[in-house]
Amino acid sequence: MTVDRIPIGKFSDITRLSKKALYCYEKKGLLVPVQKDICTGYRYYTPLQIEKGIWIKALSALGFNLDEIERITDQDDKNSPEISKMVAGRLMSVREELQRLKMAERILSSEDPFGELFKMELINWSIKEIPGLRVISLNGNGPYGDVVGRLIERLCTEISTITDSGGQVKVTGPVMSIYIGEDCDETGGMIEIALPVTGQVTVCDPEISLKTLPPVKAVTVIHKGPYSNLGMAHKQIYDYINEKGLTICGPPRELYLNDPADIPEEELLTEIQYPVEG
Amino acid sequence: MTVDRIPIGKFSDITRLSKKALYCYEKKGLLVPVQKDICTGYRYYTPLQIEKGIWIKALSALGFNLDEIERITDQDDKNSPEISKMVAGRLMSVREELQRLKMAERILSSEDPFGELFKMELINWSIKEIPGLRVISLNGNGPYGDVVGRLIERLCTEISTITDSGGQVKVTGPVMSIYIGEDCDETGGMIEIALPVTGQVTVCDPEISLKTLPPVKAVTVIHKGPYSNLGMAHKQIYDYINEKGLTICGPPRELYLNDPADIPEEELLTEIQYPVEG
DNA sequence: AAAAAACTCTCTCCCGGGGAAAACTCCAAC
DNA sequence: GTTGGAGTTTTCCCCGGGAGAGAGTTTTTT
Repeated sequence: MTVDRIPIGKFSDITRLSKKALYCYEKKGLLVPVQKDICTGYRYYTPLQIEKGIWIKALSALGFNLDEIERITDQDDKNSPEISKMVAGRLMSVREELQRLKMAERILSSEDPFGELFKMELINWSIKEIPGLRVISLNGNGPYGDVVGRLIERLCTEISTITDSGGQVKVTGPVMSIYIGEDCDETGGMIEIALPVTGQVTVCDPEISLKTLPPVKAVTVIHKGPYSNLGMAHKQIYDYINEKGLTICGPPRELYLNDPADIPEEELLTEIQYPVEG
Repeated sequence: MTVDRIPIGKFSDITRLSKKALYCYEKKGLLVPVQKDICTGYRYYTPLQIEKGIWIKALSALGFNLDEIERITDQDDKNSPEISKMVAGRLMSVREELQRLKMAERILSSEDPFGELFKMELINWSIKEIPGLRVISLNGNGPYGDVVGRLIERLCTEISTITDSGGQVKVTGPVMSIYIGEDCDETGGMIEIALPVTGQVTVCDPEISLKTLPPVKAVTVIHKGPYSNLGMAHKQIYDYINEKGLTICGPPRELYLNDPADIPEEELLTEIQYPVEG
């Protein structure tokens, strides 16, 4: 008495799977209509297939991909270790997604979403592998505002004399500073300014040395705005790292991505790197 | 002193946008490298483009699509009504996503995820437009277990006599029951059994009538398992509808998707429909 | 200066469908 | 029996990239 030959539209209504999805599942062999009219190509499903359809629908609502869904529906023993592993994996991804979305919700519902977004772009923190860098560098100590500028200037004059003298020397990255002092705070401390280079470098200035910074894994964040705000940014990153249970394993670095001579303060970009264990 | 001609790899490192994404943004005109070597095709970016890259990254982390991102980054006034509308829309979608993911998390982290999933498949509730249905129907009153079976049998014999008599009559859907009594509870009540038909139907049995059920909008859920569990399912749906603030505007229906004669109790599928206003 | 390493180019296929077009088929009513 | 409307078929392009191939370039080292 029940209908035994369900065309795709009705089947789609019942299972709430779109026709498109059904075509797709057929192509993958996941849910193949029992009968397909040879001349017209019409597909016909049976009531027995409804349950599988619902399984597919439910599992994909949980975020499994079609491959996983196939493995789950094929297996009778839903407690097999393979399936448990898949469930555990899915749970992890779902939790990560939740984190991300909660963050997004917080930002979107704040007074000034874009301000919030850019004030400190912690949302897009990430852990990068940073290769070893061959640099020329120079140490200094004092209040950052004063000392950094002077050191950078010295490095620049040095590098221009080197390049002028005809060697195959090249600058390969932006100027960076490294906070090597134990006692660095917002005001000042021991600092190293470095400039990545390649080629046969011969330094003249006796205080400038050629060295290779060790490769590290680091949490990196890009900061936009005047250098005077960097202190706040460091605090936030520091707290964030601790909160995440990571361990800092080296002095933090700053990369000055654009040039304060060309660009208004508000537009300055600085990449902050905190080496962490991993 | 900073590098002014950034090849794609370095640019990708800095902005944490993948090369693939960068190719894609270029094709869409969203972020086009300032320079492209005509013979080699190599792309070069400038430090000025880093900020835009970061905007794109941040906005897409919030879930905006590339089209929206383009509109946002093009517009200087981040408080324009257009942008506020986009933010509001995004916030809504994010909240919906959050709902879904929380549900998924609850299920995946439960003892028996798949049992939980299928015991009552409320996750996949949906609101359907149900067209008007021409049916033959029959009323009855009493404990469901008894009365439904008998009524269905009567309908079936009737329909077979009609079809046997040669008319162009066809059954176009599964048997359904409609709980028309005010006082329906788990045990029994006034009930109508209906069978969708087409063609020139002439009923013999005087208690059987030919009528058209009104088209409705309904919350629908598919239940798997013995009919004796349907009562619980109804309760849950009822609560769910009230929780969502919807208003029930007609008697609930059940569609018996497969045949208890063919199939073990545990596999029976029933679609429950609650008409709601909308 | 030559060789090696690292980088980049374009191309195609994949995910899981959504949307639309053009042609065909079915079915219910007249 | 005819016919109109609803249903179905295929094909193609879209999202926002990820993965990988094969060939060409640039950079770095020796």
